[in-house]
Amino acid sequence: MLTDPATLAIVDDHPIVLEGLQKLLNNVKSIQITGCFTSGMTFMSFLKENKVDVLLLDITLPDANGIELCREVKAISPETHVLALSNHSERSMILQMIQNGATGYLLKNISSEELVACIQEALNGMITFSRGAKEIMARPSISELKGIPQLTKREKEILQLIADGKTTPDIAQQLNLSPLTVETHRKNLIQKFQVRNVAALIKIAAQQGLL
Amino acid sequence: MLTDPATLAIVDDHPIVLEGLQKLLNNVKSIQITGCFTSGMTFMSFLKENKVDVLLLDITLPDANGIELCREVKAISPETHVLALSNHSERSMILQMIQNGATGYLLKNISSEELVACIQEALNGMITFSRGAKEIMARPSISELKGIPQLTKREKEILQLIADGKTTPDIAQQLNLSPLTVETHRKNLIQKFQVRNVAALIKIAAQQGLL
DNA sequence: TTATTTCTACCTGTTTTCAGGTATTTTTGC
DNA sequence: GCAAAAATACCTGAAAACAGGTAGAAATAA
Repeated sequence: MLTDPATLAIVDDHPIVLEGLQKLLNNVKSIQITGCFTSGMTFMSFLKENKVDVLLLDITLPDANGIELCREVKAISPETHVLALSNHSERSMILQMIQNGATGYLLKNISSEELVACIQEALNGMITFSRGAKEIMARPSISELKGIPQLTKREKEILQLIADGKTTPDIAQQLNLSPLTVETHRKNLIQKFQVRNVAALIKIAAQQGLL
Repeated sequence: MLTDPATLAIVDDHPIVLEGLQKLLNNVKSIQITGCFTSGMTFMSFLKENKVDVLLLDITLPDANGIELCREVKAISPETHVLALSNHSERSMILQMIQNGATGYLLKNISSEELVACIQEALNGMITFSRGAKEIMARPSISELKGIPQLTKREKEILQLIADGKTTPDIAQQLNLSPLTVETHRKNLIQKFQVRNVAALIKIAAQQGLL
């Protein structure tokens, strides 16, 4: 099959890494490196003028954080596949990147063959992880999962409404309850989650996937 | 290599699906089906007595929702790999399942060979997706990404503190600012996100991966 | 049928949040 | 250097949230 090679850009603040990746990927015919950048800003201005099929993004940058940069990239150019390239091996970080539009996550200890395979998979429109990242994703930390208080049906219901920005009077009316009752439930929620106010409550609930 | 076959359980409220999967997987020597259940409750009591290496979990159940069930399973038995099996093809749903401890997500249109391969990958301690799920994950909805207001450094900082349950006086003290200033930032955050109160603010921020 | 949990509702008083502004001083980008 | 953006700070008053209780009715499980 003869098609145009895919365009690839790299953002990494270590010039050594940049060179290494360049050398490595230059041998791959299906990929054409069209840009290397050491900061998020310079890449963003490049992206506005040029098509980029795949971006290898080191998420630890001096000027901006990788998560936001990833989102900005996808906002401007949804068809660009962002592959995070990082030493961060926390599951939550990987999840955040994916949540913010990354097509994959590669740990920096990745082998060159694996790297090419992952880029190829991204080009085919599939999410992809390096071996190490796959293993991390399969091992959720126990603390992430437990420690979720047992909520009653009513409490879950009210939690949702609170998260939607409804006030106590709103909720009371919607559920045909006394505002005082709603207040009680709200109080119980705060107590069960051991927090001071709804802000912290909603944060935990959201992070636990309850919303 | 001769090792004990891996134990596998299935939870699905459609008996037909249950039978189909059973028949399909009975031919696979490395896998032994040790239980089939049509409700979350019955499976949970089974799990307390028996080791389960892999659980195929239909996330649309009558009695409990799959997300919570998944978390409960992992809380009791972290070594059990939960593979969600579902028709739901929303990216957010897949993400939620992963966030809640699932080792993988399989769309129900999966082929039998792929199913076996995915189970194998889960047994090897790797996250795994069916082909369709991989494609969905690589295509974040634009609406998910954009529409995030531009926040200043200070606003981000204060947003974090609010999410941690800090009150305006707390934040003012911590940042050496007037409480009135903090109030202004708080107000601007609420306005930028177009919400009524912090509850809704934190929910959106969390869902956008800003926290 | 009990025991337990859940849901309901109430009270008081304090603190915090929110809505509606205005306005000066720094930073930052061009 | 200048314009724009960001950060700072202020004011008032109303609404909502929070702390710290108590307590009866209804549903559920043992």
